[in-house]
Amino acid sequence: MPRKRVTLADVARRAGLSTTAASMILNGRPDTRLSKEAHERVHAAAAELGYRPNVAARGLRTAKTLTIGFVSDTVTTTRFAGGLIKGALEAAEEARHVVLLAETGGESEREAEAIAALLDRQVDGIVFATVRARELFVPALPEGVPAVMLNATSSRFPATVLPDEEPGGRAAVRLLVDAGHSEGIALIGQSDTAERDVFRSRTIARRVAGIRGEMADKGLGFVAEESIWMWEPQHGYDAVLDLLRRRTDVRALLCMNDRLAFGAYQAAAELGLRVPDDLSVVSFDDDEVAAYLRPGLTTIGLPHEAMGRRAVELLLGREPAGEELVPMPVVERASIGPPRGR
Amino acid sequence: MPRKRVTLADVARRAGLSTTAASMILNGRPDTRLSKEAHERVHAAAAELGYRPNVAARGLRTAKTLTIGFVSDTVTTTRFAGGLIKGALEAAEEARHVVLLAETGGESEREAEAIAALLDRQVDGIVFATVRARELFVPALPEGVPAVMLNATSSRFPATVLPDEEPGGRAAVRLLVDAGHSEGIALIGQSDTAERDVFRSRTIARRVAGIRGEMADKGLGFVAEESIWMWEPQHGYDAVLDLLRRRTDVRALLCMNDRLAFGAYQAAAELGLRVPDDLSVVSFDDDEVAAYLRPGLTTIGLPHEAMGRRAVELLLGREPAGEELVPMPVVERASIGPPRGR
DNA sequence: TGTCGGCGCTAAAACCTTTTAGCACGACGG
DNA sequence: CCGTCGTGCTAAAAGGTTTTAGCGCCGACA
Repeated sequence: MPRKRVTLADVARRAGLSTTAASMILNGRPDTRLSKEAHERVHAAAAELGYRPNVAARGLRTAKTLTIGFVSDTVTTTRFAGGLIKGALEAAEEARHVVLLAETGGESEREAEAIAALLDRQVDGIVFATVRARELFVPALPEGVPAVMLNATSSRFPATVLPDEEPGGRAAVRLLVDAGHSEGIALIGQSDTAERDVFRSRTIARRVAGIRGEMADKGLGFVAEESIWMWEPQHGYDAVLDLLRRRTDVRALLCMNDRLAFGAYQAAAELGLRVPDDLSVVSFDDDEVAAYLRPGLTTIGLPHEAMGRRAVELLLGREPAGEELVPMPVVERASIGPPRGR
Repeated sequence: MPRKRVTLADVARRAGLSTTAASMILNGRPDTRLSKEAHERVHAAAAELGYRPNVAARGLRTAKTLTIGFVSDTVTTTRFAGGLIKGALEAAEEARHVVLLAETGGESEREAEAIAALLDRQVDGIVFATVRARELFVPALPEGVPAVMLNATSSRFPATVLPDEEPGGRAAVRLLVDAGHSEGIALIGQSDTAERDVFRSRTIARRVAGIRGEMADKGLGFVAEESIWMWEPQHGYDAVLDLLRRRTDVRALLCMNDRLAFGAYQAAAELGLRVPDDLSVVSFDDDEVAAYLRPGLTTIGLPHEAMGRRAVELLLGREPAGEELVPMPVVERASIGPPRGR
């Protein structure tokens, strides 16, 4: 490796031209009238010396750093944020951008710190992501710095990328109906009567609306609705175990997420019920565990990677901002079967 | 938000001093002999204007950007990298640094691209991480740019952070022995006879050495060793199901990772065996699923977060480089019990 | 009497790039 | 012969910071 980084001046010197000329040629400015051979000499010199422009110096002049900031509340819990980040990273890479990562842990003080740190580095834009879709209060940014919300919303920034939950909810119901279920379907994790007027999140509300809408369209109703606050396996286990002991007419479970479904599997096993023979299960997220379960869990996936990608495309593109809904994929595995007596 | 960013010149002007003076005062240079009141005026002006130094411009002069690069092969598979990144992020934040993330997917071409992109942004150092600990071929970096390997090794860079696998392996064995197991212990995922001379990774080799060392010290041997290539639930399930059908004297499973243990749980359930009454299980990683299983899986954790943190501390500190081993925590849950007949 | 160092500060260079303004020169139209 | 235009290129400024070199004055010291 060279001792010193080679600079534009080095290239220009070697080509026998001014740095201005070298700059213009390397940046392919259209209106210039430098000679053919000047072009050749500069390109040759740059190649021979292995010249790479200093992005920091360029940024100083142009106020563009080819760098975007990604601030999320949590990067680690589950691998949710991982998918968002991966998609963002890929889209950024394609646009020859690079991403600065910052984590806030949900604390607004750290968030302010993080934003300032990013701004100090002259980022070209910022995407704000949350792991559980929610309204985020984001301080104003200096003008000229665009922002897009990822799996979150903000009154300040209209550009938003969210999963398209309503059709997702409908799809889940349809999977059960198409398999022949019409009675004995229980909803796990959400109960309108128990949670009336409680705010979970905008996206969850839409998911529920989709589910109820599709049930209504088919003229169906749930045989039971279990309200669960924390959507973790333990609570899914408790609630489903209780439910299945109380009622013997439950044939299918519509779980609000995969971790609840995970607990439901455990409860079913406890009672000697087989999935999907005795009990069909469908849920949401396409979490890592969904593939590990046996039989594999059929689920409506959260399209994290696509969302992350879309967010930076929106940030970098000059499209008018708005709410963008990314379709949720149906991931069919083996947890749904035809209804059977028990 | 202000229309234009306030610059050092603005502060100096308002304080009635030169930018030089303002710079010296704000940076707290020790040898300077500017007056007390000059200090006050400058600090007051900076505070009133909300001045923040332009890190890019400063970096141009000082060749320090308070930015470090984090290049990993995969950011998303499992949430492994997530822990590494989180630790790194926290340590960086404490040192007022910020991290530039790049992903290579393991392809050396993308890696070279990523490194160049980071270097173009004048990062102060780079940490190279892999998800599965392995030797990484890293191209030379320009001098003055330090690097540390995280969960990976490189012949070029001696600074390395790895989990301390040998004691980890010993601890796993000790957990079983302390619970009273001496016979009927099976090793799942690794078989020396089947995999002689096969290279998995440096860390896995040490884990195995620890396991065998401790077994030998206690005068014990495995009742069976199942070689498994892909450490995924499906394969754990297949191997353990087969094993438990073949032999009825297996009382404890030492699994090479939590996903294999997950499969083992499923196999045990299939055969009507209860964990830990009929079968004790211990494994490695403290993966997310370990807490979801019932009973909770006792496991030797991979200290990802501490490793990530240590890596940037090493990168930023001026300590002499070497191999640093981070202790693996014993995470006791409920999957180990006293041996019992079957 | 000459020199030296301390004082409190500043002008200018340096970092690397892009952008603006313009130079010298020849050709060409009127 | 004068003005204009096109050609191929460069000097210099700009962007925001840090660093180096030094200025003008005064008191102390040899």
